[in-house]
Amino acid sequence: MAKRTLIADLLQQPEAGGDYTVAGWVRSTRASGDVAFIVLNDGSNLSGIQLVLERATVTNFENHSKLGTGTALQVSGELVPSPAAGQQLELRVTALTVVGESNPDYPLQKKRHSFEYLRSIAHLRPRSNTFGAVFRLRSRLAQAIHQFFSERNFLYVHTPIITASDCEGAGELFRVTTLPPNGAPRNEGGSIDFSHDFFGQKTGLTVSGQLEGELFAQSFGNIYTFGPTFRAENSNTARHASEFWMIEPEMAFSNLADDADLAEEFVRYLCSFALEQCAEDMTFFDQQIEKGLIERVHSVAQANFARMEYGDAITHLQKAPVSFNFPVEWGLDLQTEHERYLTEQVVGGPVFVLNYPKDIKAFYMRQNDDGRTVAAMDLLVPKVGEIIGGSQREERLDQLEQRINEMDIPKEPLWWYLDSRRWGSTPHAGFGLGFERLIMYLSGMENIRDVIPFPRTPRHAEF
RNA sequence: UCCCCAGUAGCUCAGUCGGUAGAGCGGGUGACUGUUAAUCACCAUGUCCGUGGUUCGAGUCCGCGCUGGGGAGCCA
Repeated sequence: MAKRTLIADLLQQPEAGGDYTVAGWVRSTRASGDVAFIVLNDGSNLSGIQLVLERATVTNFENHSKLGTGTALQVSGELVPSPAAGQQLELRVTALTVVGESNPDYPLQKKRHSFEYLRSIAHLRPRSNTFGAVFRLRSRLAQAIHQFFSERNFLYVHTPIITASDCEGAGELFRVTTLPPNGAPRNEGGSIDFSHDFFGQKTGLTVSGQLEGELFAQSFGNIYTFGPTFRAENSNTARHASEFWMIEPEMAFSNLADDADLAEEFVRYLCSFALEQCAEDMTFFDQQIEKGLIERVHSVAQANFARMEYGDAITHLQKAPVSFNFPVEWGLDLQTEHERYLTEQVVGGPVFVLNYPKDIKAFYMRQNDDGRTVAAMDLLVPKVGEIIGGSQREERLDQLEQRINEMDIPKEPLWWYLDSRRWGSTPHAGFGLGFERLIMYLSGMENIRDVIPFPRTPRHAEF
């Protein structure tokens, strides 16, 4: 097909003039006497471009002035200044080809639809304004994440998706098996004998790449993972999906303070990136999705993140002149309502809460000298609460084994993880960030199902 | 998994006291010399989520089920 110019690039032209070919899908058609206007969008930007069809210069004007929403078109014409308000430039069409027809059954009309309805047509919703903006932002952010770590010489490691370890206990595993649903080989006790399974053992989809990431940090220093993660939890909320993407950096020769420094730099970098590189889409979110979004993201990009000990956070909450639904007491985990109070009311901006009681945190977190806390951190931000969770890892073999025993975790499957503490063990730290939650935070979108192209949630794996 | 709410035209919704369905948008036809998810006129559109019940009569009341949404837990 003829070489086409992306509409986003076309509108970057410093001045009108010149002939161009563009191709995309019709968003709306407005006909008026001898002139018709078509808004054409090719996904490269939010606004698309206005095509002008004049009866005198376009063949088959009668039909072309009635093209329905969703029609795929390729058009050629001259880039001219627009005499009307609403756009600087427009394309005066000289040739038009209908590449793919549409019809009135097209489920996306030129009107506002509910997100629930659009979710039911996830194969078509990227052609809408909101989802076009969301998925452009998602793509740019993914690249920005790689850029951030690449600029700092972090090694990008692909940790396995199929795993035999459920060490973190981060959630229910999706089973991976080739055994027949009925008639799987059994042990004497009646349980399934996984030694006959494809991998010769019980396997599932990964719930985190962290443990493998730690191994690579012990070779390359600074590393990160960025890939899909799976949890078979029956969570029915706007913040959970069964399949989501996670970013997990890990740094050798580093402690909890270094970890928080990296997390702060990372979040501020991504906020600035979105504002600068996705300006048109961010303006759309600010106007249509969440009023004040740009100001909120801007303030985070500028802020120095506060740091607060868990114990101090508890004191703040106990002194709070509001009543919470959940109890506040040293030793209990913070609920969303507590997290939001801390970041929104106490601090008025992003805050790290540091050094949590060891009994509410994972086995691999480094035990502090006080004997009752571990070097864990959560980054809390206004509106959503926790956005990042991380820790300094326990690098001392004795303490790690002791904790594994205390928590009644099977040690044998972790032999390789423990080996990393046997030879050349180093203090190291890292964190995890859910990619979808980042997109929600930067776009103002409130449902995780609306920031991932084809969401997988309990009872849903369509498309 | 628990609690709450909802399901009516293609979409967004209204529907009073239980009396047999109605707006906008979208669609069709036409008008209009530059529109901005145009405007104006006319036209068409229904398994009222399913199922059982109460009733002379159910979109409306009740039971059960299904689906969706919100909140919580778990967490990222």
